[in-house]
Amino acid sequence: MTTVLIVDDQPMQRFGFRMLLESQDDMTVAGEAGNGSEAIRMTAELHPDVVLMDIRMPGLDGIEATRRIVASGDRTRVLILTTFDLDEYAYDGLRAGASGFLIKDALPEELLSGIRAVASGDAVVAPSLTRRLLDTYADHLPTSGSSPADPADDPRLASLTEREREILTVISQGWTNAEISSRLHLAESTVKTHVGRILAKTGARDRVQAVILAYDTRLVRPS
Amino acid sequence: MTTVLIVDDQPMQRFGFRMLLESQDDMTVAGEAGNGSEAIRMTAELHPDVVLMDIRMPGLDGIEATRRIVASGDRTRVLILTTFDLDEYAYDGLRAGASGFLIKDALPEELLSGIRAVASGDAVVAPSLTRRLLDTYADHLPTSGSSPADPADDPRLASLTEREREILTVISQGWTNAEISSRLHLAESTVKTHVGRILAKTGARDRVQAVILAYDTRLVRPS
DNA sequence: GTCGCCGTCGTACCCCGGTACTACCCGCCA
DNA sequence: TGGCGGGTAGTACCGGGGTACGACGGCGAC
Repeated sequence: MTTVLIVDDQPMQRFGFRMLLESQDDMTVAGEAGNGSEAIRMTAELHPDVVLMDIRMPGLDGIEATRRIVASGDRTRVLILTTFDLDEYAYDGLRAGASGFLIKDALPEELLSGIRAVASGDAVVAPSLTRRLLDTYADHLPTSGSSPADPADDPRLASLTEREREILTVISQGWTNAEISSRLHLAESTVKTHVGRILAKTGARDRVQAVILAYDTRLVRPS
Repeated sequence: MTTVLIVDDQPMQRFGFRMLLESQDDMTVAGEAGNGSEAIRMTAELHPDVVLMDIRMPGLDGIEATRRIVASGDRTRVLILTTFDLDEYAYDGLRAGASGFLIKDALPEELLSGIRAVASGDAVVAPSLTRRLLDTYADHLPTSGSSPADPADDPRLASLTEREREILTVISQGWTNAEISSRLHLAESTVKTHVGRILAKTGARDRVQAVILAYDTRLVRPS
């Protein structure tokens, strides 16, 4: 069950969100706040999974509230929701640590799937903003083609097959065996076989040591 | 009416996409291609609004096909769809000029709304990748100009005590709970208490994700 | 042809890791 | 004086991870 705190200064807006969320059987509204200060206090008290945060509010605004909630170290994720997609606050919100940025005229299903994504640790950005972000940063994305040393050439990984290196990569992204099996369309027993062979070949004792090896060989890199 | 070209080497996969798209009254399938070369040729001929592009294909792969389609100057947008949300594919695809990157296990509604967003000139990125993009680039968004933060004060570790950071460090060196207890002269139950608190505070699901976080925050570095 | 490697899948078993709770001691401070 | 955060420790439970098997189809090398 995903718990959501609704933060908006307009009661009618909050009501609409509450109706939408309560209509879902995997979500529940933990509470409502009308400004940033209330949002911070209620988050500390209720520990909701997701805070649905409006930006423009009297008193403490949504950006600053987001910053403090994120800095609190709580597991709560903040999803910013605003009326204007050209809002100059979008970048500020993301920089403040928000897990997402959506526009209020999004379809209800889009909002719901956004909340679910954020609750599970992922992030969402409104398509119109994504376009601008990509236009700005596409040229600066990390390149995989021109990396100097090929991890495959590292003697510690040399005996791994291509498939095994793939498995090790996703292990190093924190996936469980069950997740690997489902996302790669394999049986869990197959995943376990791969993992076992990776450990045997590399000398790692468990998947934690395998992850460390993946970093050391630059098979994966810190983000 | 949005016209879509389906590019995938697996006929059954194409069939599934076709069924889904044709069930929508604002979309139609312009054609199907089984590899990158076909995709380029058919795009030049049919001028679809959106190309649904698989990455892994025999012959010319989806990345290179995307690059050429975008370079052709056509108005066609490319939405990359893959089973694998590995970073290198994603970055390459976006750098090649794709308007989006989704994972095949996305919900049908998510795929459809992604196609509509791309057709209208916006862009979409899978939530799991968006999270990583934000983690990487949030500090470099416009109007930032902030200095590189002190790794020890990373917000994701801010709530950890000194002792907990110490425990996280040795976890990230591959030690088991038993080894930590013996080498630090603690009871194993104490170690478990620390580990549990670290996971709760950081939001990591297990020690593997905690290790990844330790690398990402530069608490530890690849050797 | 057949041998071996690779990728896939299955069963059975055991142990470590993680959770949930409680508990005690210490230093700090309002 | 009491409360609070931090570090330590214990018990009990259970699920996932890792091990040890065996098995089979595809495929390239010899």
